[in-house]
Amino acid sequence: MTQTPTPKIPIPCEFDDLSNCPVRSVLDRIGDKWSTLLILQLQDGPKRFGVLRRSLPDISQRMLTQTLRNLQRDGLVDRTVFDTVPPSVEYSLTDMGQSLLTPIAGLVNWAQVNQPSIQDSRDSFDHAAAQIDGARQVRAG
Amino acid sequence: MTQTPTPKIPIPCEFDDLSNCPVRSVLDRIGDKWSTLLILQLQDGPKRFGVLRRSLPDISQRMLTQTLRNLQRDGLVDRTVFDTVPPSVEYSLTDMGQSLLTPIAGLVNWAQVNQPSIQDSRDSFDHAAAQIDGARQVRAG
DNA sequence: GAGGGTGGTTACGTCCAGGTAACCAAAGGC
DNA sequence: GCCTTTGGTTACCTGGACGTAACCACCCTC
Repeated sequence: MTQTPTPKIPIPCEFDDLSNCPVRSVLDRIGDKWSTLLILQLQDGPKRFGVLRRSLPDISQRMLTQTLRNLQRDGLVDRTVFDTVPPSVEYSLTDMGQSLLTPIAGLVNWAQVNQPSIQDSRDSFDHAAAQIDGARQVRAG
Repeated sequence: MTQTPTPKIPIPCEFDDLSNCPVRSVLDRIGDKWSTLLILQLQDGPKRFGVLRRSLPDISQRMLTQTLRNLQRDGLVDRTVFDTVPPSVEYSLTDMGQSLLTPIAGLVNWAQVNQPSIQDSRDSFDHAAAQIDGARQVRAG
């Protein structure tokens, strides 16, 4: 009943070289603060630097530049400079970037479906922890 | 041709409260150093603390405890204490934890498929950057 | 009574992701 | 001459993730 319905995932890297594990490098990008949000912002077409900045009011200019550079370096995002004045720059997903949308969608969907359960679990865990902590206070006092 | 084949992913959170965005909380867990590896270690059955530690030689005891606690708090992992002596503790995936294997598998698979392209892209990006940097050195010198 | 094997916790130090703010060039408006 | 807008870069600082090492209780064996 609680048997895994998923085919076994091979452990993606040897542990003696987890520093250059390919899966880790992807997870690191997915896991950083802004990459995923930027990829989602670009999913329906190219956007200019300023538009992205205004779409994500909390991102600093520095992090926007840096995150876009990393995505470009990984080949997930294209950067096009238009020779206007002042110069305008457009960012868009590459084909590989587009293809990353599928697994991201799986994750986003899972997160949205399970978010209530996770929240419940956290609440009851914290509640139980507080109980135990209270008991310890009593014993110590 | 380069049109997105994926149905549009709704932006998963409002940006005025990205601190308690459900998707972010999942990505933070996925993105941390050990959670994913532990989930993969547990995919084919319960394992004891010591077994997990020996499976991941690079993890410190502190991080193993901490990561397992977080996974337990989120309801992804069950912790069972056996009243033997010395006490032994077994960790296993909950049903929700099992269900997370599917999106993780998507990501792992994507990473493995695209890893060569990413590496190529990084190499040529870094090569180009070195070129530009070299040119700047010449101008400055 | 010293040492080993359970599964932890705690104090402490380090390192880096990320935020803040100042600065840049070029051209246009006034 | 000064301010604005474009898309950056740079120096500096902080918070938190993570690692290291010591310590704990428990009971066993030797």
